[in-house]
Amino acid sequence: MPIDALDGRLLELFAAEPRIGVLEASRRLGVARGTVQARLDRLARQGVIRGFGPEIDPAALGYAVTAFVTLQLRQAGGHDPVAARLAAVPEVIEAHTITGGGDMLCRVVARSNTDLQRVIDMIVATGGVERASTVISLANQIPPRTLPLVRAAAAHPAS
Amino acid sequence: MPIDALDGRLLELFAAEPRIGVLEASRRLGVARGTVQARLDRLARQGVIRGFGPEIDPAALGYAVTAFVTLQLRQAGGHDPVAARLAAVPEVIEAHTITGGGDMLCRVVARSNTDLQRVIDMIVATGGVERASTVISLANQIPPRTLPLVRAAAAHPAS
DNA sequence: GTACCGCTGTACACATTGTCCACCTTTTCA
DNA sequence: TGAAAAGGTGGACAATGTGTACAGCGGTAC
Repeated sequence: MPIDALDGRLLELFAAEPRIGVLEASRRLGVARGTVQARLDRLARQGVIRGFGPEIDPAALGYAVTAFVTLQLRQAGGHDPVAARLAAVPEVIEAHTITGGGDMLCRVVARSNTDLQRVIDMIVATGGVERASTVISLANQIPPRTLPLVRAAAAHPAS
Repeated sequence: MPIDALDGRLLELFAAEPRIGVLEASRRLGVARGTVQARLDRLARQGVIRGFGPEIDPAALGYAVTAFVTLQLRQAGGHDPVAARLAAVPEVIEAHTITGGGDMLCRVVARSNTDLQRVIDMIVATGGVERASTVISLANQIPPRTLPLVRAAAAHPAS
């Protein structure tokens, strides 16, 4: 059983107002400061909280275009070496190996549609990549979110 | 011109060690504390830093399976109402409208492959969704990252 | 040349952190 | 049934960091 209701409230509170600090959080939640500290430590130890790093918006950095690229790989060599080479392209924000027709799915960003062409060309030029098929994100209807999941996990005691 | 070299170092430092605080950051970077504070304020104002919320790992919450679902929608009604209904499903972590054969691309998580079936069923049952085609992530070869982008943006003065 | 902007270095009062402690309640287990 | 273990409470302490303000200084734009 990963998390309970108090963990859920704690995560929700810190997601809403990350700057508040342990003491203020304990006041808002109506528990002792030590409890909040212990919970945070545990959540971090369990890996539920991966960290408190700044969330950076690529769009604000000038990378306004997001696209998803499905790759077909040459069979020989496997996935890992290709992933390692893709990692050298800064615009490749994320990559998964996948089931289905494709072999890998990458999330990429670019400054513009013409810049996206450049990025895709770099990806296709990567050793081991056979071909790439791209879909462009027109709008981010649901921005990345994990809170609903936290609520579900907190409500739902065990699986 | 979004960010300069000092901004880049600042973001990199906070990404590596989010807990250090403004004073320690100013020591490490060899600049005045006020400068670090001013930079952070500006980056937040510009939207480059979206926030310092805790990064939550769905896998640690018991949601071990990640999948990408491409949706075909019924033409009538448009995307937004569908997105609003999808938002009610906690396991839908992200959604984009896209170019190409599909209409929307969703990132979803589930507790297991059988649980994924349940989630997909919920998505397909959503009003306006015609059909769904799913690919499962087998491995996350490149975890979500923005640092290389920050370096690129900092190095590369303007576009 | 002047005004503006950003960075520096410093100062102060205040709040928060990390860390300990003793005590209590609930759960676990022999 | 009884004892140990785990987790929460409320309090204390020193050390540190925060918010905020200030004057000075060097570039740059006009």
